[in-house]
Amino acid sequence: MSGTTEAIVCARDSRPDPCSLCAARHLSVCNVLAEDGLRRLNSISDHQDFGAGEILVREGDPATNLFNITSGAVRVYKLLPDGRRQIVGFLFSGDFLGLATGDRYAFSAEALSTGSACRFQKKSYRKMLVEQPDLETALLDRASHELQAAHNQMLLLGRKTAVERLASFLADLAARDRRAGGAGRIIQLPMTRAEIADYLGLTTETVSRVTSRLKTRGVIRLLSLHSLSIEKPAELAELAGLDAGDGA
Amino acid sequence: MSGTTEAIVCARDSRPDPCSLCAARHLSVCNVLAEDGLRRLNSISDHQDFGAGEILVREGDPATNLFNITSGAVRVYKLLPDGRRQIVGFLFSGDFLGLATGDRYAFSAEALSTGSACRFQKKSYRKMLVEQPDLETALLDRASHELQAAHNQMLLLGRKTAVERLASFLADLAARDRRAGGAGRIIQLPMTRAEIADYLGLTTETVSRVTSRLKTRGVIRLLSLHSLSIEKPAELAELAGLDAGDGA
DNA sequence: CGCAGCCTTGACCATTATCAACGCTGGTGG
DNA sequence: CCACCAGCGTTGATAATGGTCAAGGCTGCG
Repeated sequence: MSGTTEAIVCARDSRPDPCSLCAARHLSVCNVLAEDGLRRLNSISDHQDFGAGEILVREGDPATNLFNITSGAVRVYKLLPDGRRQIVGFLFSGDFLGLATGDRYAFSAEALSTGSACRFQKKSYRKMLVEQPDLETALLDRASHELQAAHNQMLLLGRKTAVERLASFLADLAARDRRAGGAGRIIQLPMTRAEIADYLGLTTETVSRVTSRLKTRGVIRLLSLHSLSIEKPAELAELAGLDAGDGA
Repeated sequence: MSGTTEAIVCARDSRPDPCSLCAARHLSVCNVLAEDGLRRLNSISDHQDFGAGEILVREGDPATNLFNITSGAVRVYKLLPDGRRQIVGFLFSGDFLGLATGDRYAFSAEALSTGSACRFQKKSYRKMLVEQPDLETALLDRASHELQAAHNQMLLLGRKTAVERLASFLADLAARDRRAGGAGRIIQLPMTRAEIADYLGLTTETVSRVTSRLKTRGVIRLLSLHSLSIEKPAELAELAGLDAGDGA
């Protein structure tokens, strides 16, 4: 089903054992979903490597595939007819792509960097769901989390200022780093300023200006164009409007 | 489990048979979810009537209940510490409230008008999911749709102009009316201008001005403060940027 | 070393927010 | 039954945030 693909994959990665590599990758993903679904997942999925800029999903196309990102990063976005773009999310290793999918994709997805994904067919996926209620429960949980994240992003896009948006974004990345076992101080930005802008509902220029302002205020320190250090986490959190605030 | 509540309910509605009424309401909702889950749903749910402004869910509270709205309308929103509000959705009859819920509510929900809901406990809900895979599948489908709607709203909030936002909103309401069997020409607005503004990431004044502009251009006609007629659906759709547009 | 693409900074501008005043409407009490 | 009041909605004038246009700097790759 995926023999040649995996061979290519693993040659590219210069690893000795293609199958064990893929199995290992599948394992790390599927563990999250449902341990006892592992064998079945492997049997209906194949492995896909992708290069920077590669299109995984195109808005409007029939939704045939779903993906688990196993390495690298992906941007998920929607376009208006005149080209205005809204990035609805960045996906990283372990993230699932395709929960919000009906018969056709309602978004596009492109690789931000080289990476890889565990890809499976929507058809098999449906069958699998029926046979694997645990998997379904796990997916429902994920959908629930994604929905919460979407609500937070709506709050950001609808009601926050430029500074608050960028601060929220950086705080989110820091939290993600902490969840992944990091200290949440050094942040990698694998995306361009234009992509950050399209995620936050701003322009490149504004992202750049606000970044400068945060730098001047000593809240962050740029290590390079695509990585920075958070010098004052508390101040960043305050700027982000993190206190949940329910009444008053 | 809910005898007195139902009695009150049905007295208020001046219907002769409380239980059959509630069963009927449950039926209409639960049909959508899973027909064979009906009896179980009835056994673990109760009925709640609510008045305008009543709080169903408060952000930050432990998430004990989930709801199916059976009549009336509800606003779901998030607040920033300083009081800025983002309404993340309006719910109407048949909508489910609580998909995006973890241990605690991450949003508040208040009744827009009088109405009623089928309420059940999160605890029972979890058990029910395990026992009713069909129900889980239905909820996953709904979550998927909600996620798509959330993505559309992000596009709206991040990239659309005030006119496009209002046009999109009205077009959505028209589509909803069509799905409910209506002609999609006469639109009810059970919410205030301020609520529309907080949903679209605008101010009351801007909503008012843009409404006037659409009225002047003959795209819509106000029937009253809370209902209007769409005179030029095609123009409205164009203003909303409905063409899905994937490239170029 | 040079070029292309990305990023930054600056000057100016437009959209929408803010502040303010007034009109409408529906409910209530005289 | 009418009048008043409170809340909501509309409209206008002004201001501010962020967008647009433009120029120049950095960086990484060929």
